[in-house]
This record gives sequence, C-alpha cells and structure tokens, in this order.
Amino acid sequence: MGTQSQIPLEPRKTPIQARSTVTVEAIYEATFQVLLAVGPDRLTTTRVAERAGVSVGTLYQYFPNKQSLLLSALEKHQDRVVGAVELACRRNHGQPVSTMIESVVEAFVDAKMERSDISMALYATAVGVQERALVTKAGKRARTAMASMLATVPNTKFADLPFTSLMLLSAMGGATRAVLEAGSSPGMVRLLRKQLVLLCRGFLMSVAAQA
Amino acid sequence: MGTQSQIPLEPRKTPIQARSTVTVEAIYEATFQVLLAVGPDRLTTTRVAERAGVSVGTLYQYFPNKQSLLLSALEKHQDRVVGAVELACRRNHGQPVSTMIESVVEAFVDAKMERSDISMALYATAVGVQERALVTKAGKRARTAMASMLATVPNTKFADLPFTSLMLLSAMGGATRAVLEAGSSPGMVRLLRKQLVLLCRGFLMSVAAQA
Amino acid sequence: MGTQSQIPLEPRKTPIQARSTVTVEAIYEATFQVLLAVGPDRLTTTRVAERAGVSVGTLYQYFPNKQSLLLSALEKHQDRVVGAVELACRRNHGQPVSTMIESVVEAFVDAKMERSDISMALYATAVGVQERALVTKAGKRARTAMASMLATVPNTKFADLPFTSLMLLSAMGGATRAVLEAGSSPGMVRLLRKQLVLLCRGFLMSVAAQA
Amino acid sequence: MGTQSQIPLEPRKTPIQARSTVTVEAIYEATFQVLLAVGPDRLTTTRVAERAGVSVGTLYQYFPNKQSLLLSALEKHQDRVVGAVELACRRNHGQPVSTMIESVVEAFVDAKMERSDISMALYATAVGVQERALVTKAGKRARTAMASMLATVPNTKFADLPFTSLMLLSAMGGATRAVLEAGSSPGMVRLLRKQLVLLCRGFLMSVAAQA
DNA sequence: CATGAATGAGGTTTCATTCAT
DNA sequence: TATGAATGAAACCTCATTCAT
Repeated sequence: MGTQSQIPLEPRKTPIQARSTVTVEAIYEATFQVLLAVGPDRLTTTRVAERAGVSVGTLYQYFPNKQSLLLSALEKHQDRVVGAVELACRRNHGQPVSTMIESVVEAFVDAKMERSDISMALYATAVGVQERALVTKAGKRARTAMASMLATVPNTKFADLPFTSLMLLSAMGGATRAVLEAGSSPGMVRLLRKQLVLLCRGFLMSVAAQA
Repeated sequence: MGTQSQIPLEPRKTPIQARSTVTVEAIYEATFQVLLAVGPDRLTTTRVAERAGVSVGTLYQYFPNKQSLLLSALEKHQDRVVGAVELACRRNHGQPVSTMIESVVEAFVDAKMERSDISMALYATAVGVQERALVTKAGKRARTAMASMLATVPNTKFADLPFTSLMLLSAMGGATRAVLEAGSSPGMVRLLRKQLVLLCRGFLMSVAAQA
Repeated sequence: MGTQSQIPLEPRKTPIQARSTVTVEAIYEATFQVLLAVGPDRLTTTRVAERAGVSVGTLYQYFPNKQSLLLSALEKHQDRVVGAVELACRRNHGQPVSTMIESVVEAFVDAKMERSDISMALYATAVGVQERALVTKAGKRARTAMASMLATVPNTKFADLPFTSLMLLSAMGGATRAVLEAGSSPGMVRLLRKQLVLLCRGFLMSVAAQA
Repeated sequence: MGTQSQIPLEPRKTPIQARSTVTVEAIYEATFQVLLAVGPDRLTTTRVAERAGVSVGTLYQYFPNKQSLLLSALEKHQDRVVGAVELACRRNHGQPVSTMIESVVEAFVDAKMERSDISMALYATAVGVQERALVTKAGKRARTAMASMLATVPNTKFADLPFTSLMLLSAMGGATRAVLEAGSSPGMVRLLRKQLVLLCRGFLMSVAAQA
C-alpha cells in the first residue's frame, strides 16, 4: 500500500456529495464490513467494491487510492465519536463536575459501542503516518471541547486544562479499547461506564486538590 | 501483505535457540528500524534482512514467515514492558497505595519511553487476529500482577480486582500512547508521570470509597 | 493503451461532416496539446475531451475510438505538409532544377515549422500498423507530385524517378526531424534550409551525371 | 505507462552483467520479438517475460520498470548501429571523400539491415522524452565520429562540420527508414546504398564548392 | 548453514468505452 | 445531442517464499 509515500493525495478526491452519496455510503459500509470479515491486510479495493456492489472503477472515482479510502473511513468514524463528545461537553457547561463526567463518559462509551465492530476493525488498521494527523486533529477537537467545558466548573480552576483534557480522553479511550478487545459483554460495558466515571472524577478531584 | 493467510503456522517457531542470538537480535532491531523508516506496509522481509545485514534466506531460517517475525518482535517489546510492571508490582506488595501507584507508574512509563520509537512503530503495526492473542496474554500477566499487589493493600478490600486492574493498566496505556503520539517531549513525559499517579490514585480511592 | 485491438473499425469514420466543425477542430487541437503536455501514452480520451471543453461522450460522437482520433489527427497534419509540397511541385513544372529544389525545400520546411510542436508531438506517437498505411499514402502523394515535377526538368532524364523522389523526400524528412529534435533554433532552421537545398541539388546533379 | 513521469529511474537498475547475462539477453530478444509480433502498445511486461521464458518477477529484477526495459532495448540497438558507423569513420581517416562515403554508407545500411526487423519495431516505439536524450546521445557520438573523419579529407576544409555531419547522418537515417518501411526488398536496399552514396557525395561536393 | 535469484499469485490502479439521463 | 458516472478487463509491479548453489 505504501503508507508513507509522499505524493499520493490523502484527502479523498471528490466524494462530490451529490446524490451518489448512496454509492459513497455503500463503499464506506463495505469497507467496514471487509475490515471485519477479513482483516486489514486482506482488505483489497476490489473486495471492497464487490461488497459495495459497485465496480472498482467506481470506487476509484470517489477515492483516489486505497489509502484515502481507509483514511476517509477512519475519519468518518472519528467524527461520529468526537461529535458526540463535543455535544455532551457543550451541553454541560456550567454543570457540576459529576454531571459533566457522567454525561461525557456516557456519550463517549455509547458512541464507541454503537458500532463497536467498526471501532475494533479500525484499531487493527494501520494507516500509518497520515492517520496520526487525522487522529490528532480529531483528538484536538475533543480536547478543546473538554477543556472549555472544564473551564466552566463552578468554584474551581484547573491548572493545565489542555493536558488534563488529554489525560481524561486518552484514559477513557484506552480503557474502552481494552474492554472492546476483551469482548465487551453488556455487563462489562456497564461496569466500564461506572468505573470510567470514578476514574475521571477521582482524577479531577486529585488535580483540583493539588492546585 | 497477506498477513492473515489461513494456513500459516501461527505457533511462532521461536528464534530457535541458537548462539546466533546476535543474528536474531540484529533482525529484531532491523525490524524496528524498518518499521520506523518506511512504515508497516512497506516493511518487507527482504528489506529487514538487508538492514540486518543478512540474506532473506537467513531470516527465514529463524522465522518461519513474516507474520511470526512481526509477532515475535511485538512480543519482545511487550515482554519488556510487562516484565517491568510485574517486577514493580511484586516489589510493592504490602506497601501503601500511594507507593504502589508511584512505583508502577514509574516502571511502566520508563519502560515505554526507553524505546519510545519502537513503541510508536508498533502502534502502527496491524498484526491482526493473532496479535490480539498476544496482547491479551501479556495484558493478562500484567493484570494478574497488579491484582495480586492490590490485594495486599492494608485495610482495604477492592470489589472487582481484575476489572480494576484492567482499568488502571489500560488507562495508563491510553494516556501514555497519547503522549507518545503527541511528540513526548521531556516536559510532557514528566507531566504524564505525575498526572498518571493522580489518575490512578484518585481512581483507587474512589473505588475503595464506593465499597 | 490497447491501440491495436483486433476488431476495431479501422476505416476512420471521418469527423462526420457537420457544422460542429468547431468542436472537431477543438478536439484536434486538444489532442495535440495533450500529446505535447503529457506524452503519447498518458494521452487519454477523457483528458483530450476535457482539454477540448467537451465531454467524453461528445468526443466519441465524432470519433469511433481513440485510434481513429489519433489517426485523424496525424492525417490532418500530414495533409497540410503534403499539400504544401504538392502545391510547390505543381507550381514549378518546367522550371530549372535549382528553382524547383528551392521552392520545394522552402515549402516543406515552412510547413513543418509552422507547427513544429505538433510535428514533434506526432513523432512520439506510435499509432502502429495502421499509421504506416497513412504515412505511406501521404508519402506516395508527395512522391508522385515530386516525380511529375522532376519529369519536366528541361534537357534531363532521371533514371528512376520514383525512387529518386523517395530519396529526396525522405532525406528532407530525416534532416528536418533531426533539427526539430535538436531544438530548431531560428539559426538552425535557416541553416537547414540552405543545406537542404545543397543536399537535394547535389543529389540530383549526381544522379543526372550518372545517367 | 507514463512516458513523461519524473521519478521512475530510467537507467536500468542493475543488469549486474553477471552470468545472468543470459537471462538479460533473453529478455532483450523477447522484447524485440514481442514488439514485432504485437506492436508497441500491446507489449506488456508479462508478455515479454513469458516469451523470454522467465517470470515477470525476474524481469523486474533487472529492469525497474517497463520504461527502462524499452529504453535499454533501444539503447542496445542504437549502440550497435552507431558503433558500426564509428568504426567505419575511424578507419577512413585521411581517405578521399568517395571512399569515406562509401564505407560509412555501407556500414550504416548494413547495420540497419542486419536486424531490420528490430529497427522497424523500434521506429514504432514511442519512448517519449527520455528516448530523445538517448537518441541524442547516440546521435552525437555518430556525428562526432563523422566530423573528425571529414576533418581529415585532404585539401578540403568544410565550413560547419558539426552541422554537415548532422545533415549527412539524418538524411541517411531518413532515407533508410523510408526504404525499410516500404518493405526493403533486396533490390531496394541495393538501390538505397548506391543512391545514398550519390546523395552524400553530391552534398559534400556542393558544400565544399560553396566554401 | 548462508545466499540471493527466481517465482508467480495477487494487489492496485488506469482508461477506453457505453448508456441512462 | 450532450453529458459524465459506471464498468471491468487488463496493465504494471510487489513481495513472501523457496531452493540450487
């Protein structure tokens, strides 16, 4: 594939967002399915096109290369999760810390679990260098939302909001991933949600106490 | 890549204990370097062999296939980190929680950072299905060590030690990965260590309080 | 490219005389430009259509296939050059050899240089088997014109007029191509014209002397 | 194929000229045969490899890409012809003009005709930009040899030896190509040789007379 | 044991051509 | 008539793996 090639245009050419959105959507879904069915390195553009019910040529009309397909798929998933987190953060400005944490954890875990299959499929997808940029970008958005929310906690000033947000989100991400990879039974997910609240709340209290 | 072919002999035919450990070691190192230099999907057995200063044939004398090479490399890295964590856990049986946390966090972060380049290279390596087994196995070892240590905390009984350990370790892993991917400047690493202690300690206190 | 597929309709279904000569003309020009810009094997029908400002579909309305497009373009260029030569030949019937040569050389070189870019672009275009027929046909016309002219040289009978004409024209073609490919600076072109006259005149004198 | 691509390394990687010269030689021969059999744009690397009795992989071990294969083949042919001309030139230093011309024409025509099939196959091969450099290089060598020879003509000083050489060689090339493309019957070739001598001699006399 | 040339299945991508709108 | 999305055959090229030396 050539993850680190210099020239290939990563940003997808022009999904054109015309009414061929149907086609593009089918391709995305097919990508996830193939990812799940055969794993990341047996994923071939031909297989994806087949599963999507279109020809390879059509796939390449919307994505200039395999890399960009994978990248776009990842982006799509990230955006959903980050979007959910952002929304939860925005809605909880000014609320007490406990409420904040509960809402964000719920939003995050729900978003991840809604399509847990996709989440796992993407964990296994090494998109390399470019992915990093993407993840970074999405992560930044989430952190920003989190930081602005935390800035509105009544009667409390957190010392290093950006880093604190990074810690919270990445810890949540790590724990969720672990649960996902352990099978994510309903019981475990329930447990995860509860413990995640404890984890975050405990952390914020410690941080606040230190300042 | 064809990494997940159906019939490959997964049972890693480990290095074949020979005093040519030098060669094997060189191959491991080359694997990491190639991973870093060209990324996971431009990593070819020929390239690794070249970088290691041996012929492909020789490489195949020690590893039955590419998969096993990657797997072994990953294993090697995991073992180092998990080993460090286990040691720290064993040494802190019976200590107060704070001491425990500080020691384990330090051991974990240090182990990860010692070869942070390798850590990152491996993040990007999708070894697929089989990898999961490995990571799981290593994770289990770490969790077990952590749980036995926590069981010795004076005057405290944690409700669900296995899950609590999973939370702690995966949160640590997530946060560390995020810092690593953010560039891991010395300052950030220092911050990470401190915050990780707060995170874990706060979590354990919350958990204990709940019970 | 697939230019030489077995069943294609070679009989160039010429432009389809329509008053959309404008469109056809635009397509020809686009063909030359694309040929120059990206070279013969990156020339695609889509690219030509784009450059011409029409859709591929439209292009295929005027040319049954890529082959015929290239062939027609080549033909167009050939006709211009051969036409110029024919005219010069016709106008010099009965003139002294020197005048003949000067006129024909001038006509030929001028025609080639007028659109030297196209000439060069076409040198690099391998139209394959069918092209040969075309070039042959055009060449024959030129040779015929040349032969009839030479037949009117006063007081001289050339032995093998057809072959002599072939020699003259192909030598002129070869030398002109060389100059074109060498960069064809104005100075060189001037020199070419002069030397070409010497070449042809010298040849004809030698031939006449021998008989 | 992408004739004008920037990055692909045109110079063949490493024919290594080891004893695998046999393999490389077979590939060259296969290239010519395929060129003749199916034409330049139906020539595929797979087909060439097949005809050569090796696998595609092997072909790619010696030639980094299709372009370089074609280029090398062209080069090989050019070198043979140019070599013959150089030799003839060197051997005729100091001889009278007539002798020079006769020798060079003979060498040139013979070299071209020895493998006339290859010559024709290569005429039809558009190698584009890079080819130009090659042809230029080979052409320069021939011109240099020709010019040094002409400089030794007794009692004569030619004005512009470089350009005169260019004229001679390109005219020879043009005429020979025309004959080749006309079918090159033995009779025609004989005629070509004779007329080429007249052409060149007449030209040189005219040039000398002018000075 | 080591070497590295050879293999060839299979992956990615292009592009001439069609046809519903 | 014009359009341009869709098609899919086929081209180029890679790379895991083997085996004769």
